Amino acid sequence: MIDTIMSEKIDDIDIQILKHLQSDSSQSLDSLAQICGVSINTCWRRVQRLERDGIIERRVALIDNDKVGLPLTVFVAVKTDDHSAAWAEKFRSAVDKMPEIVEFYRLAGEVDYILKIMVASVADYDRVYQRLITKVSLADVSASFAMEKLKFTTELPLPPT
Amino acid sequence: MIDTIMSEKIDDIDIQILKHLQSDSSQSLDSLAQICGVSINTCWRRVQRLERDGIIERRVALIDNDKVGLPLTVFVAVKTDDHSAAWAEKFRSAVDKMPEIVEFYRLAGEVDYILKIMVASVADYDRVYQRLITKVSLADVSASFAMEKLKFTTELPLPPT
DNA sequence: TTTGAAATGGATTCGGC
DNA sequence: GCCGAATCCATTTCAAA
Repeated sequence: MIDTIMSEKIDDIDIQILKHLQSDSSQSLDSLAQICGVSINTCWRRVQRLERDGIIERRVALIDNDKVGLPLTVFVAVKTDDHSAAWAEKFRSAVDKMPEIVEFYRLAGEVDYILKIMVASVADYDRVYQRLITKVSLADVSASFAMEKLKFTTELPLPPT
Repeated sequence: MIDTIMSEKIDDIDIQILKHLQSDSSQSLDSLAQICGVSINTCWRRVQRLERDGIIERRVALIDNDKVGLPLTVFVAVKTDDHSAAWAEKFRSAVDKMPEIVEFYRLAGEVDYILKIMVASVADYDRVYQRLITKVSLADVSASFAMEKLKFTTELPLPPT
């Protein structure tokens, strides 16, 4: 049982539903209900609630990046010397508008930010990089190119039920 | 138009379908077909083909990590002094079995590997770390804790059609 | 107030043009 | 690529606990 910020609780059945939907959201309510040992109706109501409460954020199709010509993943570590809120907001806004940047976190420690960028080629990465540094000034940028994707999942480590 | 490894081509209509499904896979075929300007039937057959060819890898529900008690994201940079294939396979296999490790890449350059780990707390991260280093020996491990998730998307930057 | 069985109506699937 | 029938499935309703 997970205790959320909201007054709502997530019980074991919810966790089972979430586990299955985060692994495969294309299965029918019917099979989901059977796996979770509840009626279709109960299952439907719980899924509705999980969606309404934003526990299920969205349902998406995951696309093979290699097959659509985006084989290169780059991790970019950024340090800044400008720690003002205005600069941070400018950076955030610039990144937001760049679809090649798929992940973006502010970190504690040595490195201030990390970006994950998906592109077609090193040349393509350079174009993204150039575009970014014209929008916002970065003190130090260090790119690491991924040679091999060994694991990628959107499935969160939910507790065993 | 994207030229894939396979003999199959992805045309502008496919790209439109992919764009919409990677943003929201819950919409009906009907609305998808209308947006893409094709008949339901054509749309359905294209989606089938995209799934059969593995361009659409899977359909999943994305879950709010904060709301299920997993607010902490940690990026871990790993260096190794053992560059044998056997060691690499042992590492890969260990990571594969740990659901808290949601992403894992081999990198070019200074750092050999990067891991993205999602956990409930710093103490929880430490348990994952301890478990990992008992399974495989790592020369140097450096963890960076995410203070703020500024952007996360599974949507790939597909070309404008 | 919650639950599940059954009905409805809409969406999906797939053969044939 | 399009039509349309058959099927499947999400959602609503309703009755019972």
